[in-house]
Amino acid sequence: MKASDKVYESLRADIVEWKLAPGTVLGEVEQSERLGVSRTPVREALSRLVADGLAIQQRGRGTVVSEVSEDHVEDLFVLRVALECASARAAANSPKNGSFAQLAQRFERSAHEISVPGTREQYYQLVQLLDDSIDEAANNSYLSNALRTLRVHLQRVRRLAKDNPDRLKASAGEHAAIARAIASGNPEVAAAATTVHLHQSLTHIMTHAVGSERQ
Amino acid sequence: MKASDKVYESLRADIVEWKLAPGTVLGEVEQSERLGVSRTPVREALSRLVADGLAIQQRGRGTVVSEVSEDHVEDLFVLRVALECASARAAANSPKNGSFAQLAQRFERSAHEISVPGTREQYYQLVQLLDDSIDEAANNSYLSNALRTLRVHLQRVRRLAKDNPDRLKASAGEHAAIARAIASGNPEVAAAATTVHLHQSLTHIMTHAVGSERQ
DNA sequence: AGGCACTTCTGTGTATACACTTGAGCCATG
DNA sequence: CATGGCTCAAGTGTATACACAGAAGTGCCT
Repeated sequence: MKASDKVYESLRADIVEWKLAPGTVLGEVEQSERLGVSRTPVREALSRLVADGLAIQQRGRGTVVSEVSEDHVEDLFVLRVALECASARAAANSPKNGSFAQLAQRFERSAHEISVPGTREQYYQLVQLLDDSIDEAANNSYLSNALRTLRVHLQRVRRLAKDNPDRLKASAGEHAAIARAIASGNPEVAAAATTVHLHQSLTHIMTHAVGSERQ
Repeated sequence: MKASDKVYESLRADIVEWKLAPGTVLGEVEQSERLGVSRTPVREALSRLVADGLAIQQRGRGTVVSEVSEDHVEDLFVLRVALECASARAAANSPKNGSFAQLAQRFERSAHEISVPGTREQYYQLVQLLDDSIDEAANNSYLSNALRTLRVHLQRVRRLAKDNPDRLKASAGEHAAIARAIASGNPEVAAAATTVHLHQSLTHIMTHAVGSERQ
């Protein structure tokens, strides 16, 4: 793996995990010394971060980690609803949507087990599996690319709100509804279920977020 | 302006104008000599092109201009419908949608003048003005970013189909409908008008495209 | 004569040196 | 005392040199 890739992965992970807080200045020399590589791969990594929207280049001061505000979260979810609904529609229209019935069952089962300790990480993996399955069934590289960069931002926002068991249980049910709609090949229901889920998710973030963020 | 920016703009323009055909290998040394700069800014420009999806990095052979096929066009329009509908909805909900009534009038007027020679360039500028106005009214940076990269690809695809006066006249009417819906503050109508326009646009491309592309 | 291996060459990945822009601090002047 | 200009420093932008990997061509062996 290239050094620039390692730098990019490292910085991106640190940003989405809030180890590098918004407003942090990412100096090229500073980061190259910290990560033990020269400035060139650091520059390339910073360019990619700027392209992703995780950092912005300020004149003279260098690149700084971009801010995350409540307004941004709402804007982010407008885009998310648009993209994930389109993706769900495409997946429901796809001929290879056979695995979604099983996914729906797994979500329904996990809705009952969600209160058991240690199952949370497992649940997040299940969510990612559904996302990946929708992506694959939708089979649209442009959509996938847009969703990929969107999800990077979502990872960062997710840290704003603490998940609680009740929300996770409801979330599992909503995901099951999405999977069922796709399995039955009904694009409108799939899009509607996605809209419902994302609306609930945004509401939860906006009511459980502000004030107590920033670990 | 930075040298890397100039290189990026130059290469992007050449790609969307089909001066650099899909499959063309963009060697770092070759481009640095052609454009009179060192490899470093060329590398940065190529990275940005890859991030935009206009080029892909192949093992050993370097970066090549990405392909454009019919399937890609359909996929592109799935994403376009999702993004532009979301944008139109947001613009219709925005309080500062005052300029759209005037824009609608200008589109209705241009529908009559479209057959006059020399007005085509003027019409395209009007379309861009509408796009920019929607962007500004929607006031969503995530949406704007996604649309910006999308439109780069659209510029390239547009060269696949030749516009004719009839299509442009119909297009002007559809754009007027979008502007009117936004001006009246009706998000659902705005989204529907956008969907109609994009469907017609895609149909036109798919029927007037294949075989006679590649200048 | 064909296939495999070795060598060479082209091109990318990384490091480093140098120039230029910009920002901040200090001094001088109004 | 405040404001404007100058100087110095820090950091980015660009160029170039070097190292390494992959591909192609050629020669040798079977």
